[in-house]
Amino acid sequence: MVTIARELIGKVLVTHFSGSLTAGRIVETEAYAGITDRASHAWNNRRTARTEVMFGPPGHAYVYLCYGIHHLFNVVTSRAEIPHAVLIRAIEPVAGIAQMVQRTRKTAEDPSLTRGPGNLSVAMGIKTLHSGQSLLSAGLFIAREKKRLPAGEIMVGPRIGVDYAGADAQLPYRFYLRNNAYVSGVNTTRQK
DNA sequence: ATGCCGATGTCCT
DNA sequence: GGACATCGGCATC
Repeated sequence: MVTIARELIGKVLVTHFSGSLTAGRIVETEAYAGITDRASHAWNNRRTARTEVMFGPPGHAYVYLCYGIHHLFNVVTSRAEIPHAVLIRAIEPVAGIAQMVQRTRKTAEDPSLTRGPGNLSVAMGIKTLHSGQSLLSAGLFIAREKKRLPAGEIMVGPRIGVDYAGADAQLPYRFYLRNNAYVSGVNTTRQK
């Protein structure tokens, strides 16, 4: 699932809800390693109505509510009973920017539009009701990007906001594009 | 540039 | 009752 987190960088996430098409290139992801990963909702084989989607087949969306406010979008990456997932943390808008601005109630486009998992879900119209939906469906899918990424552009580091996970917080499970304005977290607020 | 805070669903103790 | 895969605003250095 770590491999998949890296491979998702540069691919294009597309939503097409109620006639509104929005798309963005994935620029930041994090891998969550299921029952052995303290940072995962599925740690220690925790199964609830919410996490059950992760125990299902791959290629489906796992969307959950964080802090009661933010809808965070994940891709289930392994076969049934293996609850691995990849959190999509940031995208770079490709299509439907006017729609994204409208959904986020901003007045103009700026990098905060799709920077961070909570923000990108608002911009893309992704909600918890999409949890369990196949990523092969017409309204929600991930497309291959035509052009290859230049070598050396993908950076690796520890995940954001998982300090409580002990040693697992140090795992190099976060991937992001170098010098991309839409990447969230520390070291990214500068760079203009 | 850094830090605190509030909003608040779901799950755990 | 508390913790949590967040964010933006406001206060303070």
